[in-house]
Amino acid sequence: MGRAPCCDKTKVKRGPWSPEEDSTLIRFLETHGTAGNWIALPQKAGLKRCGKSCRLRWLNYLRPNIKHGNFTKDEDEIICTLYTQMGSRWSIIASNLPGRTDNDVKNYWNTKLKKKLLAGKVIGHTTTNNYITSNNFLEKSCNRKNPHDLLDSSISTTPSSTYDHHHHNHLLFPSQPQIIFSSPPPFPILTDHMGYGSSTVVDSTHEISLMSSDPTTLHFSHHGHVSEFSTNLKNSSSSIFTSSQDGGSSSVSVSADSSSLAMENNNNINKSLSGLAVEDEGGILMDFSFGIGGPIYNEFTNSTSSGIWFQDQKASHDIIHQEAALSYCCYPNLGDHQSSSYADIKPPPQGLINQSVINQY
DNA sequence: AATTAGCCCAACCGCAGACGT
DNA sequence: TACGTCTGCGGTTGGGCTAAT
Repeated sequence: MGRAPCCDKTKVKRGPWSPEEDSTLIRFLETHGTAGNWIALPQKAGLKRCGKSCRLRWLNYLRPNIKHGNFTKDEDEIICTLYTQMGSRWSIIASNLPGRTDNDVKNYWNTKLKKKLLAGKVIGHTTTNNYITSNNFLEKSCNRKNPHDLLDSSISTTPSSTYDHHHHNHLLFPSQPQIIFSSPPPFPILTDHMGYGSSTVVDSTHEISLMSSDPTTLHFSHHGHVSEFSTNLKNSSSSIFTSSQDGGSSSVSVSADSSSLAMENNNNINKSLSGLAVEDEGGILMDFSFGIGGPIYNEFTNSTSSGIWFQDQKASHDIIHQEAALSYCCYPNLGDHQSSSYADIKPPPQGLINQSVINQY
């Protein structure tokens, strides 16, 4: 048996709100507030509406400082970035856009932004963390003043051929977004641009690789520098949670003896997840995706494959068996904590990375 | 001018978690 | 602890508008 309906639908008005209803609701809320009970509100206010309908009308349309229409380029990028990192968590995404409602953002994404994105006209980028636990995550992310900050705030959509010229890479998608660095990054980073878009690896020598995460083909230009990453998993047991591209979440646990990693993925699409996590004195570098390591069940080809393309170039023959490469990265220094906030994340000291050897999951 | 197709977005629906008793 | 109620959320729907034919 399902739950009881919140109101008798035959006795309440439905459909578009009239200006009179709007003003009645506004007047009532300005005088009385919700009194903590939306269900009882319409009766008190003299509205023939369901409480949920009143709440929605207020939150999405009538409440002060709501912005409608005309999303700015900045807003586009914020939405894309956060959608990449956490999927359709519209309320959280909207909380980073003053004046925007989750409904607005959702509609905008579904009707316009997704298409823009597919056309390569706008991009999002992930920074080096995935801790979307706070509503002001983005603000923190964008305002980092740490000298180890990696990304110049400028993100370009100029054709990648220019990029190729500067960085001697084989670029795969002419319309791929670019991340422009103001200075060589102090350590390798991995980013993922969009769900099934491409990933970029930048290493300490400022080499940049692009990896396609096209579900049907996978190409990439360069991957060797990842082997310079760090290594010893010294932590006692720790867990790290992050989001995955389709809105599910993933967790990574380091075993007590630091000898192994366990990865778990609860997203709706991908049946397995594997990846790489390394640690040095500065923190843990994690990169995990359902395209790294193996075995990987490929829903698109209905097959299982394995291969570790992060190991070194020797493994390159396995690459064609991999599917979407979704890379996430963060530098938390978790210690024994079971959870972390953004404040815990800090980049490892410069120089340490290069002394280490790869530890491959 | 009439019709059709597609788009946009406000509103609705139902689920899940929080909260109170 | 169990249960019922309320709220918040994400997915979906459908009416109105506009562009295309």
